[in-house]
Amino acid sequence: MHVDFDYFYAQCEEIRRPELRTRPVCVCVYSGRGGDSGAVATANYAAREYGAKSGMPITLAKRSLAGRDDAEFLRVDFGHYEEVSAAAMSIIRGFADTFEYVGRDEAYLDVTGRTGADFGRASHLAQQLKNALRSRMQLSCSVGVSPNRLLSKIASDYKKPDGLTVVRPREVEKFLGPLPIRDVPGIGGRTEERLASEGVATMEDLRRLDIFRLQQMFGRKTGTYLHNAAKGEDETPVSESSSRAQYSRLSTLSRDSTDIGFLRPHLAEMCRDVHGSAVADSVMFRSVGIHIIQSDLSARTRSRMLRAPTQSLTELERCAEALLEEALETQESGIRRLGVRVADLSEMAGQSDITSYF
DNA sequence: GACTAGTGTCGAC
DNA sequence: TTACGGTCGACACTAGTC
Repeated sequence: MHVDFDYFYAQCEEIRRPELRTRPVCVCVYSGRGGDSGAVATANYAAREYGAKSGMPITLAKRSLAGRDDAEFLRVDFGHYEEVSAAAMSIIRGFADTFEYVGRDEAYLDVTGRTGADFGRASHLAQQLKNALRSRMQLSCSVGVSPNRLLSKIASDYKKPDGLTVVRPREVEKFLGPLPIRDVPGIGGRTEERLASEGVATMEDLRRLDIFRLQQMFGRKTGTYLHNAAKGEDETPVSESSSRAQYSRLSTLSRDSTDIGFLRPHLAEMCRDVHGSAVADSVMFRSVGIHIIQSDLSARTRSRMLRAPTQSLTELERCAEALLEEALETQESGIRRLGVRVADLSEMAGQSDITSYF
């Protein structure tokens, strides 16, 4: 089973301010460059009717909603959404044999045991879960029930908002066939384009494409994944989430620049931030990287492995700065956004969680 | 050929 | 007419080493 909260951030705002329910709402990430520079994180359905959607520049969303003087453009409040999410997740957890947290607004549940693999009972359980979230938190969600993770994910997205879609094993081919390939998680704009050049638009088309051709086009793993997805096959089990593999910070600069004097303090601040997160989780890192988004929004990255895992802020700063200086030697356009990342994580000796031994 | 490191791309939310 | 966030994961590709 896959549970997905509808237009989550905007719904959180509606819950705490019910008068917003009938009005277009866009929850925005402002870049700090002043004015309306930034992007929409989530829009409610009233706003979507006018074309506003997540990922869209705020200025463009405002233009789409120019005709609605009751439209609200709110700044994201991640702390609040985190609280709502935690409360909702603790309710959902009670409905699962195994619960897997995916992000603030979605989760997978294995309910095979408690339903005896009966889809009628699973469907009933999903409805109970929806009712519980609705009555206890006024939260609406969409749920997909199917034989595996992939199909459940596609199914939860099939009918939104407030949807419940059940795909029984014998219905898989009929359900999947007519769907556009874009509905498959992992297929974005680029992959869609490349498959279109092979005459593939729907899942049924994808099913007809040879696995060797897919592997030739996308590599071994991705090719195999697409081949299986077309048949609705996925054997990945639902499992309690594993720990993170990286920590990163990325921020938009107040102006584009290639001046190390201007960039250095920003880099240092992000290093301190990333370092703080790693320390809080008692992990050491061995890989340090920087991320540069240029004026034209294209990206560059530089990374380096340290000699040994560390938790030293000085070492992190020194390495990040060296990477930045290196990158600047060949940097032709201005830098718009700058980021720092640490990866190749290991737990601090003696502080690891006992569960990690199993 | 197996492995590691580094870079870049794509995608989800 | 243009416009544009932040965090994370997966993996392809290439080069170097053994």
